[in-house]
Amino acid sequence: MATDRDTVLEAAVGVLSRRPTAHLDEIARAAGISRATLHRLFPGRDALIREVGLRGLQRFAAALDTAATEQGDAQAALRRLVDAAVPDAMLCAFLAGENQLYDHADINDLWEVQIDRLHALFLRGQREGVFRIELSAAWLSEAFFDLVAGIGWAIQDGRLAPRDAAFSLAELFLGGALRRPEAPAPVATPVATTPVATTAVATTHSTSDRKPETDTP
Amino acid sequence: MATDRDTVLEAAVGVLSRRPTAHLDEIARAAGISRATLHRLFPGRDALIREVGLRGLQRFAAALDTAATEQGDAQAALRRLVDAAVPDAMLCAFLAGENQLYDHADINDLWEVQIDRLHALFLRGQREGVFRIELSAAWLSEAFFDLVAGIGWAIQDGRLAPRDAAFSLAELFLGGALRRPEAPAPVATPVATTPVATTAVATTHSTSDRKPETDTP
DNA sequence: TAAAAGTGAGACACGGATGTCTCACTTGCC
DNA sequence: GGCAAGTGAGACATCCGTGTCTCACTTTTA
Repeated sequence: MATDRDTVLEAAVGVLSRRPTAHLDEIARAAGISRATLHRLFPGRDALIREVGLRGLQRFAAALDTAATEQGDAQAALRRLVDAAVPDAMLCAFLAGENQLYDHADINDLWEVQIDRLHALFLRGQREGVFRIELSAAWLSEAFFDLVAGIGWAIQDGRLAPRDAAFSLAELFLGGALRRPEAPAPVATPVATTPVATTAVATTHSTSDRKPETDTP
Repeated sequence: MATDRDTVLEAAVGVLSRRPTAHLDEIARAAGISRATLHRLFPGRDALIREVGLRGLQRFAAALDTAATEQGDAQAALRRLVDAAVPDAMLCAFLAGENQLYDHADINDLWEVQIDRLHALFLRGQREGVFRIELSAAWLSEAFFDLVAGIGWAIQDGRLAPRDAAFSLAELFLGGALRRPEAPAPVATPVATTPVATTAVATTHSTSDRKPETDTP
């Protein structure tokens, strides 16, 4: 049992990230304390949720800080961010599921600041020719955060080994976000090192090949 | 106003995908009907949520069907799936935020069936040499669904143009998931077509470079 | 026109989670 | 040992969302 506020918050994240509507009894039980003690530590449910959200945002802000995302090569910066953010992926998963649930203006402001920092990183990377410009920086930001949250969910549900998390996130995301010097047309280039049974279906041309006409940078 | 069950469900998705704890008043208002009529159409909140979830799973299953994911080249199959799933991205966003909230066994079963189909597609693609084997099929499935959900959120919040959705999803995901014939070492290869101010930070080697030692296929 | 069906607004009771309190118990300190 | 502090368990009261009902009004249909 831990009457520590931090330890209780940690336990609360574990419960709330997978079930945001969990009752206080459940959270207290997960923390190994009674509901009375939980109420002694946090004035109420609202305050608890708020502190969990605040903690998540602070951690993500700290990850952006330690990654120094505004310095150096954008790809290296993003890799540093992956390493810094993955340990708090569960917190990000909570934020992703709860980001619209806040009435508190300060939380929303802090949230937007972090998203803006992420956006700035991608915009800089696009300007420097590191990230693809066909994908908007806004979408890259959204997708990156969603994948961090996905890492958190996958780890929590045992579908992904924690040791593989940073690699899986960085490889998948960077593979799609990085501008590739060779192969400027990535569409419809099947690899086919193994014989592929091309049946009758593979003929219709997908609308996902179409590039958007307007873009930001 | 629409007393149509389908139209009301549509409106409910719009509200619930961004705020799963929305009250019935809010859902009714979003649908343009009164709470009384909402109760006449659906026995209760539980039934409404259940029907929304069922609708989402059925739509996703239909997307897998129309994409014929078990036929033809895996990459083409995934592109077809993108095209088929993107119109229902908001429904997927709801499912992503609510997938652990169901007590109903049939919903959970249906959910697992679809995830298994997705998993099978990636496994097949890996066997055929189309998808990267360094990323587990489970992670690819998770990431794909999370990105579909992210598409839904981004569109709903106006951060992504609906016309760009399919392209953005396909390019980002396939870029990271496809096995690339050339460039077998994707790490630490900065492009640098524009002069990059490499300051003091870019030295430490990221743990996200490390490949996992154990993998499935 | 008149009957029938459907809808919206409001009132009301119920249930469950929350918030608050008390009290017995344990732990740590003098 | 005795005191102080902290905790757990339980018993309440309260609040809020939900479910149900009624009634007036509108729209449709015969």
